[in-house]
Amino acid sequence: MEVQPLDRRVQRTRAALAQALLELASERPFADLTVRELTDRADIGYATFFRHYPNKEALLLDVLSGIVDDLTTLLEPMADAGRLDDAGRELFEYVAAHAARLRVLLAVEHGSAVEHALRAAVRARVLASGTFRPPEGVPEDLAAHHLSVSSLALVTWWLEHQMPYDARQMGAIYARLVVRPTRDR
Amino acid sequence: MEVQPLDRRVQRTRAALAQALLELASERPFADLTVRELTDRADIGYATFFRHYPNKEALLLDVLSGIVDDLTTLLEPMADAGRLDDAGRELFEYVAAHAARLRVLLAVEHGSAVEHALRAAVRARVLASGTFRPPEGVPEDLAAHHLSVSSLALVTWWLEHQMPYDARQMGAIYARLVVRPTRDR
Amino acid sequence: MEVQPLDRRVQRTRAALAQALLELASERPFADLTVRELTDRADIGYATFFRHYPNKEALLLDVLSGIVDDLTTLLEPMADAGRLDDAGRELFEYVAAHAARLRVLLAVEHGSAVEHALRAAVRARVLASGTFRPPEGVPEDLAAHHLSVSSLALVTWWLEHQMPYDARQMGAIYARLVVRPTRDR
Amino acid sequence: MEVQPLDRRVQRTRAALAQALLELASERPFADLTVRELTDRADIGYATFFRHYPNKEALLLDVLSGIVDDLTTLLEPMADAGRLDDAGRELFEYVAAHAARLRVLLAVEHGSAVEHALRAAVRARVLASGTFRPPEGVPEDLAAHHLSVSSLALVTWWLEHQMPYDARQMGAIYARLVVRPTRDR
DNA sequence: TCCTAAGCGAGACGGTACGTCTTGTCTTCCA
DNA sequence: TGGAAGACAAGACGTACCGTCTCGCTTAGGA
Repeated sequence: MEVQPLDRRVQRTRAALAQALLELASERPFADLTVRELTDRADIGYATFFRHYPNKEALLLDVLSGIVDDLTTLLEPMADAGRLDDAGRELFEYVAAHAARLRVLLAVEHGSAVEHALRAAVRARVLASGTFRPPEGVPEDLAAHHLSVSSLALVTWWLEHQMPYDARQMGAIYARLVVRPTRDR
Repeated sequence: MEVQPLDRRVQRTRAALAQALLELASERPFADLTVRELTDRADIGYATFFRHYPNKEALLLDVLSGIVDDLTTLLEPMADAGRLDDAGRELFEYVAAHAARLRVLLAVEHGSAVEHALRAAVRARVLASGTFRPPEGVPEDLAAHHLSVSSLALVTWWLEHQMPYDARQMGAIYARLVVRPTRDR
Repeated sequence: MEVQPLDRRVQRTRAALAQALLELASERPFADLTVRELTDRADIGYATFFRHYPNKEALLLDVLSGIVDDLTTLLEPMADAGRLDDAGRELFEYVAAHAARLRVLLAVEHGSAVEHALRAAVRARVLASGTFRPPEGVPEDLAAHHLSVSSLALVTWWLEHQMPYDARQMGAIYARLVVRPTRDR
Repeated sequence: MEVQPLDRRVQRTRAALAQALLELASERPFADLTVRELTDRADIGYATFFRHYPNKEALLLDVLSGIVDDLTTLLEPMADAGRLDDAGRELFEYVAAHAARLRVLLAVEHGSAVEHALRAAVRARVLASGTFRPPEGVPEDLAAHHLSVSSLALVTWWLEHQMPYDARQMGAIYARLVVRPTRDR
């Protein structure tokens, strides 16, 4: 809960680390990166890294946090009524706009902290929306789980295949494969 | 492709390692385990491990291989016609019968080698079945990806929540959420 | 060679550091102390330390300097004629009077900067006195070295053994073991 | 108390470390050396160092141990009867024969672990000899301390001044300055 | 029944990353 | 304007784990 603006140096240091992470993770699997590589690329001292993050996973989650917020916001309406195709299109437009960063983050060994955090956030948001009504006989919790996992799976597939369809098409597919089946009617 | 029967000692060693893996992975995340722990638990020499597997992931995949074959066989008919509820029920009955082992394997940090291998196998099988017909406008490859990811997600959810519904119910939910939407009609 | 009276704050800062050094060095070997500990104990800023001393050895030598002067003055007459026992007694009386501080300083891992500085000072003084006449066949430089080392060794032994004899007795022993053998007759 | 002959590899590794220590310590103060330098010079792995010694001081003491034994053996007769000049000459002949190694070891910041270990060993040996009789009024423990410190001081002085006198002369000086004064008559 | 090759336990080793610690510099902020 | 606060670079430390490598022992399983 850092409220007061951090020392400008601190911000610069963290920004450099975030940038280094994105660069390196787009070259090699995140799990392979070493703290030394990150600090060398960011041009900061090795020990300085640990003054900001306890380990590289913490850095990753920090870099992620903004994205997670955006994605959960975009996924929430999926639980809601009407305009499903529009909501789906908007989701994939957002993904396309942040493709570089998302590619890195979702490629982080499909699963692990990132996917887990994302899924939990999406699920919590969907369940909290109050408007999510899964079909008869399908438990709400299970439907939310399915929704979050499948949504990410589609996004990941799209990114990994160089976005072969446009956002509107993906929105329609998404509505058909994922969203509608989790809805009452 | 081991054809000639391996030395009995070799089999004993590998069995001990498999057992140690299952025990330890049910206590702590697989990623945290060390080769030393595995060999200590299996009561074999440290270096001996590397005479059998290049690393612990290889051991995991070996232990997995039977399961993977079974699961892909069970998931194949999902791409096929009729009796969807039956096929779904059979899938969850198999899962229930191998719950202990599957819990360990799927808990391996959702993703990683295991999930990747499983997904790839399922997808390959589904696509090779020749009977898989996704709905109009949904690419076959994407549908297969969605099918494999979602299937595993449901199985995982069920296991992690202590199987609160029976196999028949899960089969029905599965058919409704996952299988039917990926089919033409 | 600080001539003009230093800023009062500067003196306060240095006094606090000197005090912190004496306290900490009496608890743990000097070599183990860190600058951070000294500044914390002295309740001054970490960086402030380096505005006064380039490193902790410099602080030590500063704290020592008065003692070194006193000791060299007291040891000088050892090179001189008559009243050896008196001179010895006076040496040990001085040591007893400043036991606490000397204990700390001489305990600094027998050797190191402190002992070296002390020995050099004593030796220079003895050689400069002009009255030092070692026995036939014993080089003056070697005799002075022996005198300084042995003197400190006796003082150190006395302090470390809780001064089991009085200053007069020690003076006599000192004269017999150390001083007389380094003299002509 | 290693009785059974250590693995040949172990001996080779330790010998390489001992050699590296002697080389490096003759170039720069021991305290400045890093473990990395030692292992690089010895051409062994960094981590391997710690399989043999907990830190570089332990290595130093190990390298020392033989010397310590020799020196204490040579110093013991100083506490004993007649032929003092011969015993003294033998001591300095030994020192001359092992000058290179001793120079390194005694130069280790005059004091520290090395000097302390040496003094303690010499003292214990002298006191245990049973033939040591200091003069009236001089406590045995103090005399032994004085003997060990002064002996090392003379040896050190000799080595540091490029051995300007021969062993016979040093033996005589030694007897006069150090040994005889610590004896009854 | 022997003997020969393989599997194995033991453990030293090189290598690499980790997270911690300390030093001394430098900047910024405050009194 | 000078001292306190503390971020920072640099780099050593000792630990952990990995995968490789010998060295003997034992134990099949074929001669």
